Amino acid sequence: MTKQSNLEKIRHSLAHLLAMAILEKFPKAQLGIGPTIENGFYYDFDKIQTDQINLPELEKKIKELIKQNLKFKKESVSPAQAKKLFNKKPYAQPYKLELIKDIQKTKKPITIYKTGDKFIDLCAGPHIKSTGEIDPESFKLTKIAGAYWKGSEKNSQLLRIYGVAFENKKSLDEYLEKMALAERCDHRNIGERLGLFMIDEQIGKGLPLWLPRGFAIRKKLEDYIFELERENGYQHVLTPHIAKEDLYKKSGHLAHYKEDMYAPIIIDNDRYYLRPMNCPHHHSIYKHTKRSYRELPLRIAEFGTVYRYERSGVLSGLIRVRGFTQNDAHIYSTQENLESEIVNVLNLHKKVFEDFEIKDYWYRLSLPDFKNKEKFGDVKNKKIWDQGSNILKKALKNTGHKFVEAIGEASFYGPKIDIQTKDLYGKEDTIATIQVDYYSAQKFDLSYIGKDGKEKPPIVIHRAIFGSFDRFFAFLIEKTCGNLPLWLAPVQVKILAISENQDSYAEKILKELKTAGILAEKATSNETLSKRVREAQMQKIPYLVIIGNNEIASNTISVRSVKNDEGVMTLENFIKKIKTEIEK
RNA sequence: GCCAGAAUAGUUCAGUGGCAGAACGAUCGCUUCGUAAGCGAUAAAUGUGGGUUCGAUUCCCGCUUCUGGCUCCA
Repeated sequence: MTKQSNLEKIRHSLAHLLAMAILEKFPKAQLGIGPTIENGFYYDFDKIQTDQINLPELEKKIKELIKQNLKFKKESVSPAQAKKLFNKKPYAQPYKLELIKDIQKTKKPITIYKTGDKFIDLCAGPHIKSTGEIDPESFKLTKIAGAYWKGSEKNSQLLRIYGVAFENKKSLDEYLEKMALAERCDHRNIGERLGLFMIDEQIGKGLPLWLPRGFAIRKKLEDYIFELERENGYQHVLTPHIAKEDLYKKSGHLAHYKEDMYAPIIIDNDRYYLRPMNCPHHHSIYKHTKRSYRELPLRIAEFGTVYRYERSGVLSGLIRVRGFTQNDAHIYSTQENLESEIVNVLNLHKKVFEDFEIKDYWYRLSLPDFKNKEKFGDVKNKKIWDQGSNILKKALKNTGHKFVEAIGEASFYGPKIDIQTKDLYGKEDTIATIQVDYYSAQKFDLSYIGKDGKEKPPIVIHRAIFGSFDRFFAFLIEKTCGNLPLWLAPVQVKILAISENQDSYAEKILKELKTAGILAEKATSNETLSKRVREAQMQKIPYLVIIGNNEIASNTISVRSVKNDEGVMTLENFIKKIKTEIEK
């Protein structure tokens, strides 16, 4: 372990105390690992009775341990000593023994930590000096979950107990408060409150239905990106959502991706699959005619709806679904143009994120892990992968983007640049992706005629700026907590007449706003003005237009935005104001 | 898929082994109001299939769906 902050030491020490508390209650418990994580810590256990775990009770126990001011003592031990320590009959610690073996392989020294005189854990540390340094009110055990030993599904599943911990009670309370507030901006809650989308059990899990207001927003996203792509030389296409089995044999999806695909529809002896990706359809379009180097780079784009049979436990709102629409495109490029094309794509991403005022994102270079035979097993030509990885790396460097490398995160057909962000609760997610693919040309027999008159394989760039409309939409809703910028708002203006007496004037204003291309609605005057203002505010409608006798007399309107009272103005000026804001 | 928790009206929640309750929303009526909740009435629910029981929304089991993790992933 490298240098750690004091808070990390506290968190790690709390993990040890959690294990200690568990062992007191369940002497037969077997310990896995207990590291620190963002905001806290966890510890994995085996051989304990889940139904007997009571988190508040455990918390109490840990607080008692803290108050005993137990010392943390580090000791270096030989492998033999370590094995003996964790092989005490009758309750040996097999997981610790496995870890000792792993450490031996690395030839690193083995260290243990003693807490008080009862508890010993295999641990590199560092820790605080004694439990007295922990504020007993500064932590909270939060949840119980299952987790596979060493992160592999093939291993046994352990029981993981999570906790959050901070320097003091105040910071803990602030964190808990922040989480509670985050829930209010959760796209699932806002989606329900504002009537944006729904999911129906009868239709199927992970298959969202877009309601009128949600669709209004989505349509604007589509229009925005459609225009931008067209300006940047993309050609849009539309292709079917299903295809015959042979296509997916050829693409490698049935070999690598079958688990994530819906089972085939069998009809007239043919097997049709719902498509999990759009690439093969676009390759078919590429192949439709003979291509010349003059046509390249050829940029084929589609709002492509795909279906993936995601495992049931992973589905979540619009973030992880089984049917979604990608803002997809495939760029067929020559080797010479490849880097500049990737730079183009990177720049396009940058523009989009600027337009949406998205700042908290970072680039991840996702590379293959050749040890993972299942995913990258038929990769015979490592050189080609390296070539792809290097060109992505170079493009990132030359455009001055900082990035992190992630081994094993590549797609089965190539390395990629993923654009990562964090959700409300601090969880990492991909919102956009750029992939380099040297394989499809060969698999699909794609080619172009080069300057020299010879056939050559194109290199395919897969890219999705919005990732999927669904996820990007969710991300936007959460980022703005439902207060979308004016140009995206499904209802931009709500007109409130103070009483029915002003109804016809309100109607006239409504018509004129609509004619001006502004999304406006009129509220019925059956409720008090205050109530209608409140309702509109809760619906996150950017502008309210209020009309009473004063406005009629002066032929003006009274405007109120989410943030403040904009005062009285003429309709023309209001329309001008709105249009300027939308333009921006 | 696995681990843990949950499912009561359109929504958010309460409650009970013996007639299921509120708030908001909806509908209807009254009210016509100057910037975040006017008044009244009406309609509306125990996810689903089994079991235990005289009787189950409540207890038990299966399924479905949701939430949080793990693996996976746009």
